[in-house]
Amino acid sequence: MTQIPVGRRERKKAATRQAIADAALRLFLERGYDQVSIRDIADAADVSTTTLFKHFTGKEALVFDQDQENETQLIAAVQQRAEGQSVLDALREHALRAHLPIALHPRALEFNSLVESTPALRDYAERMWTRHTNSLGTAIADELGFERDDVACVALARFILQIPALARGRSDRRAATERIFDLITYGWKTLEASPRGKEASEPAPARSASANRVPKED
Amino acid sequence: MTQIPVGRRERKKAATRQAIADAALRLFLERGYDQVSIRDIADAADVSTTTLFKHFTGKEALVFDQDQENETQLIAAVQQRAEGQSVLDALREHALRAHLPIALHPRALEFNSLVESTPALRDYAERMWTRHTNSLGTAIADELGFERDDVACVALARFILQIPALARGRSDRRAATERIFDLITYGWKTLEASPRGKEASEPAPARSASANRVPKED
DNA sequence: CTTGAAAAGTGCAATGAGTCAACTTATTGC
DNA sequence: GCAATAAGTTGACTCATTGCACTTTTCAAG
Repeated sequence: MTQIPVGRRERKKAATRQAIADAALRLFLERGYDQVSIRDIADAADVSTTTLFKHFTGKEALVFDQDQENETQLIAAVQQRAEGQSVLDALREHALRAHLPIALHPRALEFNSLVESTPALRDYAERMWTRHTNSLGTAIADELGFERDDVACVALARFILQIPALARGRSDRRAATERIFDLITYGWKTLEASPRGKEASEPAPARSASANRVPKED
Repeated sequence: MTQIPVGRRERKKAATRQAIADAALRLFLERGYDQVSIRDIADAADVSTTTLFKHFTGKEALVFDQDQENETQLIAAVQQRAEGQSVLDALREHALRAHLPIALHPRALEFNSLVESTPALRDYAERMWTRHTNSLGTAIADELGFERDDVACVALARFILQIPALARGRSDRRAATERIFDLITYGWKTLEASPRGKEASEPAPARSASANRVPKED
């Protein structure tokens, strides 16, 4: 997770950064994103606005702190996948394991509704994911021996990174995620031919083909 | 194109709107997006900044005038497709017919480089497309008898709307577009099995390659 | 323990986007 | 012709974000 801050300097820096982020999140949840100004946050964290902007690139970035982690985890999921597991299945597993459970944490629920109810944050969250398109794309290409900038690999990466945005707001995120992965894996043609898979609360009924799926753990 | 302005009032309104858009584009191309302020544009169009904001929602919107057209054309391509043509093929054809040729127009070339070299405009253009996700998704669902909010239909719509962004900056946009459509239509599994782009040094790792590629007309 | 250079932080002013409220002017429908 | 209405204006305002000059803190080398 968060790295060990070695010197006092770095510790203090991390502390103020955290103080700012905490104050921001607290105020946003209390009053709503648009009803909180940068100055409010800076005051609450007892720093100047200039300092605030030395730690965060903009107002939206205050909400999404750990951006880099997601990318590294994603790449790792591709590169360090189990023997014989396809890249796509690895990513599917990663999505199901890493993102969905977190979204059920009570702390994350109010956070989610904040993001969903604020257009600026929705957009930012989306860009956060799509920003990783190229790195994920080349990671996939490298892994499979495609050209590094093969359009298909980049497109695949992009599609996968759209899943959070697409699953957001669905009643059953897991089913939605699975269904979209199926679409990506087997194509629209296959999916169109198979019976309607509603994203009900039940486990998906008849799915098209079934790959070497890894059994879910609890 | 632009509809018939009926009264004198509406004609004048359209005229000022056009004057603003023209001034904006001209200045942006001359000096670059960030080097032009709203005030500059308003002055050049001989209106006040408040008037400008009554016509356009923001600075980026000055560049992309005809937003609504794209959506209606897209929906129309789905609904009024030729007998027996699949929805996906109709969209493929629409993409190849409508967007690619335009992008070669000399007037559109400098416009494109403006957009590509300005992050704010790149982002805006992307959101412009993805904003149509739901309407295209439900149009597809309606057309095929799926549930209106079926995740797969929405995802399909979203993926297709990503194509402009993905093809942008490619040397051969047409080929890129076709390849991405193939990915969406037949799925990653099929595409992975068929060597299409140049392959690199390594052969693909252990992966059952039962390629059953569907023939496609060139 | 001193010192001096980075780093971290501050204060303040400026810019630029976007909004608001009160007002003027032109167009339209009757 | 006249009143309702929409377009446009003016100027002040908020807010995010940046730049600059300045002070404080930390660190490491002597």
